[in-house]
Amino acid sequence: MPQLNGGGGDDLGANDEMISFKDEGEQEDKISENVSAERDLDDVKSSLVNESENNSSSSDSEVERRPRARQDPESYEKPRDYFSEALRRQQDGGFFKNPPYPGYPFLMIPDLSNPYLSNGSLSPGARTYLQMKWPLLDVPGSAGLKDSRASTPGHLSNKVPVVQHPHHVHPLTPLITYSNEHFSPGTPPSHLSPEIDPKTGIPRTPHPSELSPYYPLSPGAVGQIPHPLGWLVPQQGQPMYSLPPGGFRHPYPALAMNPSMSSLVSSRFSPHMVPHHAHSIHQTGIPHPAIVSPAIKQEPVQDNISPTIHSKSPVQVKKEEEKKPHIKKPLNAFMLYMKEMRAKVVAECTLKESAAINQILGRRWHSLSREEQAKYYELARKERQLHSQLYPGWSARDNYGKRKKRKRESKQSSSEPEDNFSSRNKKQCVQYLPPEKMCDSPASSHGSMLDSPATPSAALASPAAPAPTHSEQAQPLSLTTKPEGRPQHHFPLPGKLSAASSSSSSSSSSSSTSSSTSSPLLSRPIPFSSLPPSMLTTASHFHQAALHSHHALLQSQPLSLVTKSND
DNA sequence: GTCCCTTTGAAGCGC
DNA sequence: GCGCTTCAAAGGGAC
Repeated sequence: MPQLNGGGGDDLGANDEMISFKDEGEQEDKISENVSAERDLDDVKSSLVNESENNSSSSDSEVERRPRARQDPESYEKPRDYFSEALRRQQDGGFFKNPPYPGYPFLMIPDLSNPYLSNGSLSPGARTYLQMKWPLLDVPGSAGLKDSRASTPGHLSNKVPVVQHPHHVHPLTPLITYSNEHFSPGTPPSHLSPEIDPKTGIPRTPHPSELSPYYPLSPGAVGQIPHPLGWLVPQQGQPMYSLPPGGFRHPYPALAMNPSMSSLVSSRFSPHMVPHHAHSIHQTGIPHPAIVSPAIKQEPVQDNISPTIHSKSPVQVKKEEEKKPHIKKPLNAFMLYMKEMRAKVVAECTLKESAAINQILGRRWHSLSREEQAKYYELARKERQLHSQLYPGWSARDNYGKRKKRKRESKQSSSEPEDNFSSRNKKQCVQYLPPEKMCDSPASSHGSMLDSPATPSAALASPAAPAPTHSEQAQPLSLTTKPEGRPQHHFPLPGKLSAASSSSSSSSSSSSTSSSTSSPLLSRPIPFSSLPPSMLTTASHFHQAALHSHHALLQSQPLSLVTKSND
């Protein structure tokens, strides 16, 4: 869902924060949004299950869809109530003032009373937060909170067979992980699930070598680095995780002193990457989950580096690897959201193709409320902070060329005339979601977001933004036909976005070159922290009005559908 | 076995 | 400053 871009200027987008435009009316709106999101999923489900149904009659399906979508709003509202309650509490204390993210109960509900075992190991209770369910998830009551712990390790990622055990997977674990590639689907090997006895299913005291990747913490290291998530540090000032007997192998040893942080830094940390290898050790000496072992990541270049195979001596190889560790980029807000929600989407529908799931996630992302998105933006910002602190010299440029070399080459060719496109490059724009379904979303990704007149968010995102951008009018079908291999996104930087959106942006800047002009530009949140209260009030008023427009536009979606199908 | 697809966002580079 | 490119996650599908 796009954010307001109230012409705040570049600095507004710089902080990756958003204004909390929350008001009483938003609850209703959020419910509506989530019903819509639920509808999206239903659509996808039905469309995929019943393949023959596709495209028969967009208008008809649209008519059918709306009532169907409201069939069971309760199922979505329940968790939403929970979430709303958290939101309300959050607002009482100011936005992001308190440690908790309302949507991150694990941040608030660590068992601070007894988070540790006597030996310093993390007690099962302390891990509770890791396995708690995301409130947005359709958890039947709160029963799943602790039950899930017993059955599933909290660090299991969304690669877990979520379809089979969707409610046992903590969505936040993938949310804030630097790498969960270690999480094997299906029954994880015992060494990958150190917390649960594979036989008894009872949490067990992990072997130091097993535990350490998750919550090791050096007491001495605590506080050495300014905590980027200091606002999340428990009031007690007590580190959430103590140093395991084996010492640390935590990716962020100095920073993993609270649940959020620990989750943030540890869950992306793969046991595979547990610094058995020198190349997993950052130059600072701090192992980091973002440092990917070539053996794991299978990078094209380094993949062949193997002391046993290579003629080079292991020492040389080591040196080489130490020279160029692959430090992953910090995840952005959407990536964090994806990691969290993927499991849910996969669990809720039969979809398995990530491309399709990502489309859904993209739509859901836009349908998120600003507060919800704000969580992820904030989390992403913290992660970037953390990343930058751990790797001051690291640049995103460092990873250029380390991934998908071929693709890049083909991309170079893609800059040439289309005739030179390889068949593979031409294979694009697989429409995973039926056109009418795509439009169904309040603000679907890419195409729908920018092209669909039904994208209310785009129109309402900025007071100055004209309702339909030129691209919306000119390319109502861009979703189904993408001109280039990867035309989507290319969103301006936050600052640019704000500037662009504040001055009827999409008509001029974003549409000039790329057909993938997108109003996702408008989806950038306004850093709420940078706005004065008065502005917030004004923005809130606007937001309310915008929400009305939003709903109005939603009602008008069938029209846009007809238009699209006619095209 | 490798790459593509798909999503959004961040960062870097070139003009 | 703007536009474009690359990468981040994920996993089924295509080749």
